[in-house]
Amino acid sequence: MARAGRITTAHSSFETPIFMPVGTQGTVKSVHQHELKNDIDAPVILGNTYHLYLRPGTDVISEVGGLHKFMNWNRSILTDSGGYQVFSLSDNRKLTGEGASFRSHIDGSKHLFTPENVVDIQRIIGADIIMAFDECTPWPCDQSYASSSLDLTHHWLDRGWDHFRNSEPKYGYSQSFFPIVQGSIFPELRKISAEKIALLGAEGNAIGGLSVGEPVEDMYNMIEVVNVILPADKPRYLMGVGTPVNILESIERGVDMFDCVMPTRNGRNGMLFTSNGIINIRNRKWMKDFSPIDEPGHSIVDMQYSKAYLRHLIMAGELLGGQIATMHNLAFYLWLVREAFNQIMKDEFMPWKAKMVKELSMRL
RNA sequence: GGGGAGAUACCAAAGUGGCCAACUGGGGCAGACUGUAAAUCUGCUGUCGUACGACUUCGGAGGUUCGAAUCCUUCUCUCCCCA
Repeated sequence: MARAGRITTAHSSFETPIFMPVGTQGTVKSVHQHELKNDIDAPVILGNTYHLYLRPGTDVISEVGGLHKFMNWNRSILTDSGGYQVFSLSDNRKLTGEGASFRSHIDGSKHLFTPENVVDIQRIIGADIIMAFDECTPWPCDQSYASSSLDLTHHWLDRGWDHFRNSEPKYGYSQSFFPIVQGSIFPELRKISAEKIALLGAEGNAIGGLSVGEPVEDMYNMIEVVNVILPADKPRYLMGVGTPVNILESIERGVDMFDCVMPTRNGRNGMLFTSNGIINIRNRKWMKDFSPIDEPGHSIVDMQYSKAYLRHLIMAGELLGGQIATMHNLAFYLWLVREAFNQIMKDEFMPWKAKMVKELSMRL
């Protein structure tokens, strides 16, 4: 069931449901922190442990006093643990009881991530929310693989959780630790995982291993299975999701936090999400459409530039094109979750959502 | 006036007797993208057809050959060098 809430960290306080732009390498690609704050008004963004550990490295981030200072971002940061890279860079890694040994995609050098040192790295980064080190299970996978993968993730979770509680923040403000439910698309496994995680009493809980290629219905089913178990008084974070429709469907099922590369990456590739539907701005039909990118518009770019101009920029490979598209998409995503909050507060979420889902999936 | 090089699809450019409806790049058209190795990747791009395929193409005209973008004749045009 859809809920509205509030999360407060050392760096910001914000209402949920919330969408968190992905800023893997200490930047939300193509937008300034200034725009992220003043135009898009994102209260929290992501960083990535794997990428920041490899480059610029923990010595740099440690010396400057954390990622907030390094990138000049004084709102919240959540760091992914590198569990997703265990999945997406799987050709370069090996999983052991100890952790994940892997080769850098940058220079081939060998490294080992353990549930403990991944917490340490996130302490150094200074993330407001630290994610547990997990294996993001690939899809498809059979139940026996999913089961042993889950055992590994749980084993890592126990160690990471212990280490988190026995270590101190480096910069004088508190950090939270979110465990991650896995179990692929098997309800029994998801249940086991959610029950284990509910018992930890963490400040928030995440659902991982979804939107990796499985049918959306499976994803929604898993969310339902898990959310009856995860504590109702703690935020629930669905990792890596998703399309605007995915987000509304998940909010309906009791999810509070989201992140996804879609608004940024797809935006750079010419895909715009609007309240009227999805636009591929590269399509010829926009060539002479001089109407605003999106009316009424949730970002300053929406009313200031036309579809035809944005199409021209993207077609010409101009950097400003990716920038405008990203700003539009992020502002739209943030508007969407803000509006979801408003509708929940008015107790009108369900009819609003039904109407939105219809429009959001249109191809314009 | 003399000498030389060349004309290939939207553009550039390979191909110099059959494996050519024609390499490759660009451009164009469309698609993909879900805790970012992505401002990336994929497909199509003569006509008709879903496809097997059929048909018309390599400056124009004619010829040689079983077979020509490729060889010959001729015409037109372009570029370079010397005067």
